[in-house]
Amino acid sequence: MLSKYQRISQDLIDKIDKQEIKVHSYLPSENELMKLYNASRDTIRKALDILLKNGYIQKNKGKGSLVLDVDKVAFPVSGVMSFKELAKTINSEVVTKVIELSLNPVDVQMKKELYMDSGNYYKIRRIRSFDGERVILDTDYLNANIVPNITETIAADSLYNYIENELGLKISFARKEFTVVKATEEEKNLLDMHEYDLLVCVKSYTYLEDASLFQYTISKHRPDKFRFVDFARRTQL
Amino acid sequence: MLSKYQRISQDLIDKIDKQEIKVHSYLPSENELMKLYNASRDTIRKALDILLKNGYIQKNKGKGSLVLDVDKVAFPVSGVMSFKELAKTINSEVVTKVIELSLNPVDVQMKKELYMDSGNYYKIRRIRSFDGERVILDTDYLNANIVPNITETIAADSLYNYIENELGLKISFARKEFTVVKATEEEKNLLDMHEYDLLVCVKSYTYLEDASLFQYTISKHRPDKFRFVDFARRTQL
DNA sequence: CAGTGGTCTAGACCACGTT
DNA sequence: ACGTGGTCTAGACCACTGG
Repeated sequence: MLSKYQRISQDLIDKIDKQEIKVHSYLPSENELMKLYNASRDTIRKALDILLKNGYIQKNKGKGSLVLDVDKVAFPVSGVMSFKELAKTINSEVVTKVIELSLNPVDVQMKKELYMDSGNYYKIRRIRSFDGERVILDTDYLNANIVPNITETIAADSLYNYIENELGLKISFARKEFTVVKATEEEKNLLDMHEYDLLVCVKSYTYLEDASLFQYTISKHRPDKFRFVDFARRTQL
Repeated sequence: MLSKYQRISQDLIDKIDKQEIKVHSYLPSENELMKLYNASRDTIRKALDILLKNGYIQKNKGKGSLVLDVDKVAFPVSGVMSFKELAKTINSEVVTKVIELSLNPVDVQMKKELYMDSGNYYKIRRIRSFDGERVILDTDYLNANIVPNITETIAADSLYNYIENELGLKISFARKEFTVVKATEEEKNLLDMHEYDLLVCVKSYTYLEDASLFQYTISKHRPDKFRFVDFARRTQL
């Protein structure tokens, strides 16, 4: 059950995506939206905040909310999204191959990365292929106390789907770091590197709603297949 | 003049940064904060929203607002920030050298990139050096109708400072795209590339409050000197 | 001047977690 | 049972934009 302001924002986003509301035009004013959706001003403003945060509109005092030209292809790459969710937004055939799935007792490194005291962690390595070319190598470390019973089928399908829908856990936020590193010999063998010898390295730490860290991922991308798009507002922190 | 909720959020962030409020502890409840700051619940919630967006806290129903361990070094890299603002957060000597500053009439490409119909645009090329090594090449295109009278002194100092403080314009949001590209021969000569032949390419489009596009920038970084950190919340868009 | 979004208040009910 | 954050309402005043 979505809340009222979420339903309103969803409705507005749908209308913008379907171009029922045109880019470069102004949305109905907050007053009009109150009547249209039978909601209070605050609820309308919460709905508009979602559009604002996601780059759909830009508000102007005294004028209104201008609909921006969202680059739909580029957009979903931002935020916390699983590989499978991303893949849907791309028009190529995507294949995942699991090359390692092991359950290990905590060691010094995982104590540090996952803040685990005891128990086991899963290590999963997966190769992602686009149109037959092996271009991404993902290495996942998961706290097995939080995410138990991972099978190769789950790993090949979607970890996020398993975590959110099967286990009922809520993924909340992630920290990511992007750097460029030299490929190791092993990586050169696992991926179709052609003439490249660098890899774009995305390290991410993913957290649940209660702020517990459950996943640490190193995702390495062949440079020519890497693209990340960001929408950022200037903040006065 | 900052608004009340901005002052409250600023005060809370200061206290977290100074560790007067400890990481992994809970903030006072919204009810208590209302009394502490003599504000309504809504105002408190707006203040907490800023902390939430920036990864300072994580809220839990029935429990409270948990203070997260913000990676202070990494953080400021996200968002819309000028090079000079970023440089302050780094502990190395940073030098900017302007190698081109020209005013040109609009041509086909800039019509497309900056959506300009008429008038002139500035082209600025700058080399950024860290500790004596030339590692970044920035190429800026600015709408001269919006940002006039750019001098070499301004370009060498801070464009954003000139735009916001001298011209009084409000920078609002930006779209950025990260890719990796091959370095051209010219780029290899302008930068200290060592053995590298790839560059991390960050294209950004920067907009003012009225959603007018005024700047298009291509920033190319030597791979080993590139690092981008992102904090993202999972959204149900 | 009227209309817009920005801020702030006071009150209400709910779902949730802890006790 | 109680306190927490999540949602929603109704009303108020302000600063800004436009005619």
